[in-house]
Amino acid sequence: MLNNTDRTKESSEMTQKDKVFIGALSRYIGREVRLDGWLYNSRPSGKVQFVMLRDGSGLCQCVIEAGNIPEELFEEVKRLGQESSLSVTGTVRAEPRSPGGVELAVTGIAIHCFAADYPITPKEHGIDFLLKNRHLHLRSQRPWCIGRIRHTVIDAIRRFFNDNSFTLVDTPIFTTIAGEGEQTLFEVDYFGQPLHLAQTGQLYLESAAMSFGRVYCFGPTFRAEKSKTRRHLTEFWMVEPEVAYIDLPGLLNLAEDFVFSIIQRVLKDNRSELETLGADIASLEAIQKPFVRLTYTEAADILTSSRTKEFMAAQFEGFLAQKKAYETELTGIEAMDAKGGLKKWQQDKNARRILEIRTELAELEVKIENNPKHAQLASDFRWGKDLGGSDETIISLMYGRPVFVTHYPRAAKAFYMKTDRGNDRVVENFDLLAPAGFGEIIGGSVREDDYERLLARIREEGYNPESYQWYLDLRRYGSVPHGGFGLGVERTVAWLTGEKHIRQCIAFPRMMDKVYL
RNA sequence: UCCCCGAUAGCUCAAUCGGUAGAGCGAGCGGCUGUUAACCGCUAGGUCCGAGGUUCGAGCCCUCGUCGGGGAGCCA
Repeated sequence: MLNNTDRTKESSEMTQKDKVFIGALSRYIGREVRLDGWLYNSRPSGKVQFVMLRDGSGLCQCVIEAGNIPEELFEEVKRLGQESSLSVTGTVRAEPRSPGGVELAVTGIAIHCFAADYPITPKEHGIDFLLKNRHLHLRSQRPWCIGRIRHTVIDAIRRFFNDNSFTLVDTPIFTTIAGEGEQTLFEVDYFGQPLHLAQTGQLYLESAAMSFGRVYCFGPTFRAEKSKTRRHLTEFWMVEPEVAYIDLPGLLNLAEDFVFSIIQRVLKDNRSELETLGADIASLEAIQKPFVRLTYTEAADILTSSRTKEFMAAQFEGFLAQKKAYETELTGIEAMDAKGGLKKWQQDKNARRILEIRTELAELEVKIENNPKHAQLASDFRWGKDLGGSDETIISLMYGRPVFVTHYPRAAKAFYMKTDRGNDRVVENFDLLAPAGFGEIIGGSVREDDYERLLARIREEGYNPESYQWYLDLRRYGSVPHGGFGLGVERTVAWLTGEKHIRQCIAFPRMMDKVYL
């Protein structure tokens, strides 16, 4: 074992080699480089060791042959635990047998920290365990891929607005007025004054839009909703553009261009991450403008139509067929196991597959159980109700593209939305439903710009007009048609990555009844 | 708030009818010069979530509790 002085000496020699990030390695074939990283996995094989090194930009297979480094060090590396930190030097070479097509022929190694008993192994783990170890779990492949895609999404968001003459305005987190319903506010004691955490920057943003014309805010949003579902967090990130002099069709076009630009950027920058995650790349590529545009009334008609009834029935049959297929496979595997004579690796493979099938079957059971309920909810749908989660899922599954739903009943929506002047039962709003049941990723509207109407709506909701004085002012001094929308970052990332649960789409999730780290 | 499911080795899970607690991974030791969640051999590792009850006997049955997962309602 090297003592610390030796290690320091060796490290300083190593720092003279050019440090390269794994993500850029293919440009250094034939060159001698240094990688700094962590041991992801290792496969010692007699006189050759294959060490998977992770450096934050990617994974690289490092091949260590006995004789190329001191024997003592070679033996030491064999005993390195997962997530030990080390620097390696060597020559980059193309190698088809290596995952990624490139590998490092190692000539030198410096060990920085021996890690032992790393809790997250390269096998399956339960979600509770992983979230308890979220500080380490972030190093694993799946969270890493999702984190990279989230980064691209956020960059694409900023790029889109900055390139389209929007001005960034940071709205406050401590707020004095509600935007989305006062029962879901987190209250904080602000030196004795009760304030609450922002549910939206919108009201402030409307003020700023009258100064800059086109503005956006981007930050965390807090909602104390009692929602324990895979689509909900109590703290999530939302980007909200707000535009002066715009109507509903203009907003839809803006949202469409915006979402489309995000998809294109992720497809361009994160193809390998999408592949690793098993995301539905073909479906993302197939998305073209224009998206589907439905009014709420049309959506309601669709839900209660025979077409939906048939759709749900066909879906039900599909689930049953799928279930049967899984059960047949399961029986087959069990018969194979019972017959005996299998190699150990075959038994392992079967055991893994059985686990997979059981998980799938459990999910199918839930779907089979829910399908008739959802079908019933849809066929019982009455004009005036808000669209439920299952209704949104049905609509989005019936089209392969994102779907806009516009003109919701006024009574089901927030006070600030503009009443349709041609039909005062509805407002000029819209939701954007992501395909494949990933739900609502955007909610937006044209804002009520008439002072008297807005005041009446505030009173109708039972809010105190005093608190909304400054907001009402915007309708007294140069009111114009304006509007905007909010896009939920985690829901968008969940959709693009195919991740079923939104809690995997943020580094440190805050859920209704559980905060881990 | 309501409904369903679960808790067994560090992790993921088995355990037939209520009858001696099991496997894989991980850990340790040994083997292997091209591995792909490598493979092969050996070793160690258990308060079966907690409390009570039924029984000759409980991981398994009953009651209560704790924690976790999924779903409903509500929402981005």
